[in-house]
Amino acid sequence: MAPTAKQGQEVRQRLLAAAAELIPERGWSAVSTRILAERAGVTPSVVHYHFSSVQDVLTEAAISAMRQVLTTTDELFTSATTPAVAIDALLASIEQYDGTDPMSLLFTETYLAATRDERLHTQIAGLVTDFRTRLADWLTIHQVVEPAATAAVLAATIDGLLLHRTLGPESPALTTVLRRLVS
Amino acid sequence: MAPTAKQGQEVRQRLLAAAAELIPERGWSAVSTRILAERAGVTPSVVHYHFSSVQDVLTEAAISAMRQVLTTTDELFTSATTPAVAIDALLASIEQYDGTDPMSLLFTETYLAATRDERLHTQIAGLVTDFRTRLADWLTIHQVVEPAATAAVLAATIDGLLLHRTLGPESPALTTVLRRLVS
DNA sequence: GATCGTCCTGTACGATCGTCCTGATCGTAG
DNA sequence: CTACGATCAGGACGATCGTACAGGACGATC
Repeated sequence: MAPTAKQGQEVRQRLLAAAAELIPERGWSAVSTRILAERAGVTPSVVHYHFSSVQDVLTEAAISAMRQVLTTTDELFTSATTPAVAIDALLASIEQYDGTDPMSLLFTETYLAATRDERLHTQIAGLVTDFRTRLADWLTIHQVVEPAATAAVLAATIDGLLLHRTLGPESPALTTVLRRLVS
Repeated sequence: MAPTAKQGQEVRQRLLAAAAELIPERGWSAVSTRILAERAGVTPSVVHYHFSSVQDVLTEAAISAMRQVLTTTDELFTSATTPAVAIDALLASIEQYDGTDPMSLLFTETYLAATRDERLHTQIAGLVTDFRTRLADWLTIHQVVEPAATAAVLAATIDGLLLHRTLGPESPALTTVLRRLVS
């Protein structure tokens, strides 16, 4: 059943990794079969051997990467004792992202691509809705009023801050302001 | 000096309008010379007669459209009497955008394109920084503490909410939560 | 040692890309 | 009436695009 199959899976993973790199670098619609293959160290034909289209590679890579980040962020909240502490940890964790980093751009590129691809949209909506639900549950436990709306605003603000990050000076008082959201 | 020049300017404007339509529809990097020309009702050659490259058309169109929206939002704030009223007006004004509307997508597409084009980045950064400064000034007048950081968070949250808008149910309590930011 | 399944290479197809160049059109000034 | 300048049409260039298909390499199976 699996003679050289193990190597095949490894190449498949390399293609997904290459896609996750290239989406932020070049933009979703500018990732071509050949560029993707070159980055993964294979010939263009291999892309269509493992996937039925380039769109499929991008979709699977984006979903996978986003799911991973969201679960990491989950743990960040669940390990915090109070909402204020969680906000601090949250801001500290997005310190590593400067708005031009791969992960921020991957998220935004995927959001935009989802407006033009129904299947992608469905999957992204599922991911984000689940995250907001878990966040709202946590806020409920910690006595924050309007937990659902607060979760929605928090999630949106994180993405918005990353989107704006390169566009001007960043105030060190962000923490103070964001804490108001969970007061 | 201006024989048929007036018509030339009109065609130029049509090209810019077509670009502002197509950037949200197809994505920044997927707006081609021919698609753009077809939408504007001209032949591809005309694009390079009025502009030196397709990038230039997109850049000028995006900057112009964004500047217009930002000044409109300016007036929305300056005509509000209190921060809470301003938040209400702000949320009411973005009610018209559902996240798949041209203007939301144009903003996000431009942000992303700016990460790959230095000249565009400079211009966008100027626009956003100016907007945040004016917003911060207004917040200062209305006794909101940490006005600069609040303005940054508000601006980011608006874009983030539009980005997330299609991804899940929208809570009607957004106003309540956002008001905390200016309390 | 022949057969088979998996994985990959090489090549080809038509379509589209950005850009440039040449020449037609046409109102206007001399 | 002619010459001019601005505006646009049409075609051409090489490059790249997504995808498909035929065949080779190679370890596992019998």
